[in-house]
Amino acid sequence: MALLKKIFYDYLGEKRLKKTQQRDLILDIFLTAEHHVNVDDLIRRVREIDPSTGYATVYRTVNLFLESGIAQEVRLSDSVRRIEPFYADEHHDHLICIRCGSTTEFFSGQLESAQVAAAADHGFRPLRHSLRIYGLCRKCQEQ
Amino acid sequence: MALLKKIFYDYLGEKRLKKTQQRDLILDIFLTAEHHVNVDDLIRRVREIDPSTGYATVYRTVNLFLESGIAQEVRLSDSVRRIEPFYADEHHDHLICIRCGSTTEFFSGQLESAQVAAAADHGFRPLRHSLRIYGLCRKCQEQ
DNA sequence: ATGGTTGCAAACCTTTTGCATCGGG
DNA sequence: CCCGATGCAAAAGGTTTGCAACCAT
Repeated sequence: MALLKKIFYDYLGEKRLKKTQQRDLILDIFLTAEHHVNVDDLIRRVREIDPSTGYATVYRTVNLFLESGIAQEVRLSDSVRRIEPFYADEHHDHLICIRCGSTTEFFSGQLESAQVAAAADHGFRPLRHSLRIYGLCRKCQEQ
Repeated sequence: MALLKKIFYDYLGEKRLKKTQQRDLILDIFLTAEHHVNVDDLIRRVREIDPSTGYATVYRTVNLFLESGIAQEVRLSDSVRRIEPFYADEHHDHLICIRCGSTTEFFSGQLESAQVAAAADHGFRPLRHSLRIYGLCRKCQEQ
């Protein structure tokens, strides 16, 4: 079974919470969704399969995802709340254009190690991170 | 006059918007507030001086701050929206403990230059950034 | 005078909560 | 069986919008 799924079910067990059909379905859809989803999209997809699912259930389940540590909230330039599965080895570095709103994901090994070093300086044990660099993308600089 | 104030008034001029008593007051309070404020605090402080100020006015003005580029939205571990003046030379690097919620601001020259390099690789012109490293603080690791 | 701005209240949207019913362990 | 989970609808934030009066320019 996938790691995040296991973590989630372990969390349910610890807290004496129940494994239900709805939670299974929401979890599966969440984990197979591309990069990040907002709650509304998630609800829409869940309802394609089980139309009787209530908003409250999805919200409650998403909160469990966050509490259990298998998901994290992401907000980019817009103010829409999105949720994404937390894969420890994934990076969350974005270039965000303040003019056109475009976002580019990137990776830099140098940056990653600088982060680990900075955290170590403070006795901090890093688990994940989010870096956003705001500025002007190539196109918007030309205009 | 302070730089951000000038930028804001220039923005108003460009857009044919007006300089009003309320906007002046809200701007002054915003710029002298410590690090970051949420909109509610801002309203409270504005009303200490001018109790007749409406919520809508403060919200509308805060949105102008964001549009004009003199302010940016910040969200840390909680989901409260905060607004802070954008000082270009300020850094926004935080270590956020996922257990106790404590946040520590830090600075790393190595990190700053790695960011500039990464942006340059994408033809991106960086203006400001926000880095959050989530993990366990020293105290919470010991527990 | 013109057209943007304000305060108020109502509308909106997203998220949470109360409650009776349902269903997992 | 027990107690947590669900669906519904209502409530609760936080933010925006419509409107008539107001006030910079």
